[in-house]
Amino acid sequence: MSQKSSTPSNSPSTPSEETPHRYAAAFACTLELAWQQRWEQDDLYRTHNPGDAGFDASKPKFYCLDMFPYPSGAGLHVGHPEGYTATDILCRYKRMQGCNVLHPMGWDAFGLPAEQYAIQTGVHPRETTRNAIATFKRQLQRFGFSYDWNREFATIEPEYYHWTQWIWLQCYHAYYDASVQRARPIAELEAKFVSQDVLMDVDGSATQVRWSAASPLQRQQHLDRYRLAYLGTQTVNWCPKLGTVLANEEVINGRSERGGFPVMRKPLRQWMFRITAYADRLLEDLALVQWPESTRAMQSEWIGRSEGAEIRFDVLRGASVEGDALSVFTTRSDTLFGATFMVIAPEHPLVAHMLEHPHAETDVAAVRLYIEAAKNRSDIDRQSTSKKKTGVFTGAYARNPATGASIPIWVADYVLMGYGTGAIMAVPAHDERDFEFAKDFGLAIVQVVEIAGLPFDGTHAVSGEGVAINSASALCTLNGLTTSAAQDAMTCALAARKVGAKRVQYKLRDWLFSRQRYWGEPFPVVFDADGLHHPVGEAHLPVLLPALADFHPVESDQPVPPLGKARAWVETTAHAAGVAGLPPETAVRRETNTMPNWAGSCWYYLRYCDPKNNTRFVSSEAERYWMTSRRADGSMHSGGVDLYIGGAEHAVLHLLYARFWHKVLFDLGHVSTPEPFGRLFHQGLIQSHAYQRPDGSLVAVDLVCEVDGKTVERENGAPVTQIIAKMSKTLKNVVNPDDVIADYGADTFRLYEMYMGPLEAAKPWNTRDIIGVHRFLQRAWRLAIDEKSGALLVAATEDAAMERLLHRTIERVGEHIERLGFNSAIACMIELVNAATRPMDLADPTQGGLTRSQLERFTQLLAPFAPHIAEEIWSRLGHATSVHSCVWPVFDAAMLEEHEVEVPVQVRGKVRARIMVPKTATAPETEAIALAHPSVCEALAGVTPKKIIVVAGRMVNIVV
RNA sequence: GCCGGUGUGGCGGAAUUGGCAGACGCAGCGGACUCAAAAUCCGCCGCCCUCUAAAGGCUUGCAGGUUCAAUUCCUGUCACCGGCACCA
Repeated sequence: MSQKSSTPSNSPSTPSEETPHRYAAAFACTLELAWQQRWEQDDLYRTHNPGDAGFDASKPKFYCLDMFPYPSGAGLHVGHPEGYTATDILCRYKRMQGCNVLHPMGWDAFGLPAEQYAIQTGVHPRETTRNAIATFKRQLQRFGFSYDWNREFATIEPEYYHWTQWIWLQCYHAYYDASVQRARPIAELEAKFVSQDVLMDVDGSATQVRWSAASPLQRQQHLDRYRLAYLGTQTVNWCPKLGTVLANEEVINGRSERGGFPVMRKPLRQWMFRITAYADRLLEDLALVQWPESTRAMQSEWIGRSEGAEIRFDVLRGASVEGDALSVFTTRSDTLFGATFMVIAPEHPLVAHMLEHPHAETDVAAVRLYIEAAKNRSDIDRQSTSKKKTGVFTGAYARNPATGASIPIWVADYVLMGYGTGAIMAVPAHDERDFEFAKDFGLAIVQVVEIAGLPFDGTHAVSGEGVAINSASALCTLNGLTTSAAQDAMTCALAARKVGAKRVQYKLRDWLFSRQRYWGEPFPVVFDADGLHHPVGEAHLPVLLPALADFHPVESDQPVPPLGKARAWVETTAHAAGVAGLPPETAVRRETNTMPNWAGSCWYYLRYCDPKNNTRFVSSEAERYWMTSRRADGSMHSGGVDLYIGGAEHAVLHLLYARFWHKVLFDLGHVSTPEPFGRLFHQGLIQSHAYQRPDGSLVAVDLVCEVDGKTVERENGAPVTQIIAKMSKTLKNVVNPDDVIADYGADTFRLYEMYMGPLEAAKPWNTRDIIGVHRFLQRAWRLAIDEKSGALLVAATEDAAMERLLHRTIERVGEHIERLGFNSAIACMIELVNAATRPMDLADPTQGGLTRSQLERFTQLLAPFAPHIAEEIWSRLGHATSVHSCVWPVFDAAMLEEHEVEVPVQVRGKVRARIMVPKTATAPETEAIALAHPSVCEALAGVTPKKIIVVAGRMVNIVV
């Protein structure tokens, strides 16, 4: 929406007959387009790789990456250019500082949104995606960003997803060796099984079946328990409306992140990633990277490491022990003596077992009713239910290994199957949830911890660390021990009897990687008649996504992948599919699931290093050059992209997935750094205005008008207040970048977004304010060019004060760019231009405010921010080569030295005088000058100062 | 509830290590130019008291503390934004 018409009072000046050379919108747009064309012709922003002609190995490298966009039909919004302008300024600056800069751009184009849009419009996603990319590219290029477009690619291109599939195969062929904490080829594990002739489990326990006697299916299923990319049966999030399963991360409050459709829990056989194997390293290595604290905290919470113990409770039938023990995870093993009952999740296998084999007290009907109700209640209901807890007694009892007491086992949905073992020991005295449950159902409550300052009075649970009480039995005695000592004692005692052990638990779960959708990367894997999976050989990649006229997902209770419709593609032979190890004519079926949207963005930053390589996903030489860097002291750090800028909405998903893939590639020797992104920065959300009624509801901007200086609803005159809100179609407050560029030019747009405030802060778009930076560019232009004649304005003589200010500006602008303080950098340049403009006598067009040399250096400062106008001025100064190939101007520190400095003098904390003292004045000299000042004498009124603090060259504070 | 972050004029914001709070921009006010308007240029512009001015007082969400000196450090507290949320 263009807001120009609504604010006519501050529209920019336009060229008139008198001033045909004025820098205004049309003028700016014309020169911007001309320079963009020229830069493209000259291939100005091409980045050379090691080994290329033109590569200069003596320069330091700087890899600066934007989160590549997901092109949508709606085109760019004002949030995109915010981060992109920031990186562009930094990259231009770094080039001028003499760095080899890698600054690429591409397209994240597979996935649900494009497919949903295609379904809505009935146009094939290949078409809608191609159009969206074309629109995005046109819009991005209009900003004059210095991307090396030679490196552009889209994740949907076979040349790209070839290697996405290849990386998936690396995971398929690898397992995590916990003993060395890294991934290794699964062939090594298989060889071990063969040589030992046994099926060995993760924890070292061997099963009865010998490898040589196991069926192929058994062998495969066993190996699948180790593969990093494996086929596993999991209870997954099935979204009937989207016709696909979703990762846990893509489900928010029981609804799909995309579209907000209900999601059901359903067991399915799916491709998974064993990301949980990397939980500890993903957590620990957060210490290596320079990332926002909030993002590290979010990742750490998502991984959710928690140390505790696993404790096994015997399930009793009458007086005897029955079946497998009921295992629980607890972080408070020291409270075992206070465990007066147990709770298991409705989905816990023990529930089904007890329904088949009821205990004497089991009310089968009641339990069945409860678990049915829990199953049918969607996750939304389950989470939105008020705090009131529900549950039923199973009729079974377990033996508390500490007290020996029989304690009842209840089933309740406040215990989640997805965390820990799906069962808990309930310690009502010291856990709020258990307490609530015990109160409601009349269960025993026993205090076993005494917490200083928190007496237990039976009205609520007391949680925290303290000293154990009421905790003594034949198993162990904890009384008097502090919480941590008691936990150690308890876990030792339990371990000695083999009924418990220390254990670490994570919230992170394995990553569900299959989607029942069309628009994604096919898996390079097929199934034979026995249901065994076989990988496609690397030489036969990519497995091309078949063209499919009808790509619609099937809305159903059972997953029906659309690729199943491509019969000729699905039903093939081992030979045709490129599967080794099977007779060539063996009939096989291709995997019809596709990879999720995240796949492409997990490694795109690596591909940019070497995007045209068709023999490797990236050459190791290019990868080593762009991804590794050293600290100032020469030591290696996490390495990776030097600066990665993008929205905080990707704090967990994309960034965690990419880190995981990167670590697998690192373990397998394909990349040389443990982390993909050394430094991460989130640009803040650009917000907009909206209006709010007294009841809190929001009103779109076009339904509001101003009456007597007050904002009211157009329809009924009811008062509304202006608030800051997200840009949204419904609020009619979305700003379209194309309109802003048409009104002011791209340079003004860039400058405005950078001048709005700190890059990381959320800030409201204010169309009214754009004029400020536009005027700055006009003044800068007028500093160099006469608006009437178009002649160059250059001062013949250099003003010493101006020269000093220029040096100071060079220093400060550089400092602010390094700190990503672009708003402050621009403010410094405005100050310089204002200072240079004021003394200028427009009546004498032959005299400018700056000398040629000063104008040149200022233009170089401006170039990263407003590349087009700077290039135009540079060209008019007579240069044949680009200002963007210049060396950043240097400042002379000696120029910044002032001979005299102004020092404030405070008496009783108030500034009473400002004195001029020589720069070199010592503290006693400064003090003497201060005390001699009449205002100071007056303020002192004859009182003798108690103390005088002098910070030489800074200030004087006289205490009385 | 827990975690992370942010509170500075009418508005967006600035302030190296604790050292002159409010740079710069918008809006507003006054002037020059103009037949007039726009644009441009010049000046003023935190709040209170005051006829005006001088002078004074107050001021970085709020209440304390440390310090010669606090937007900056510490304690408590409130508000807003973001994330997580029955995770045993």
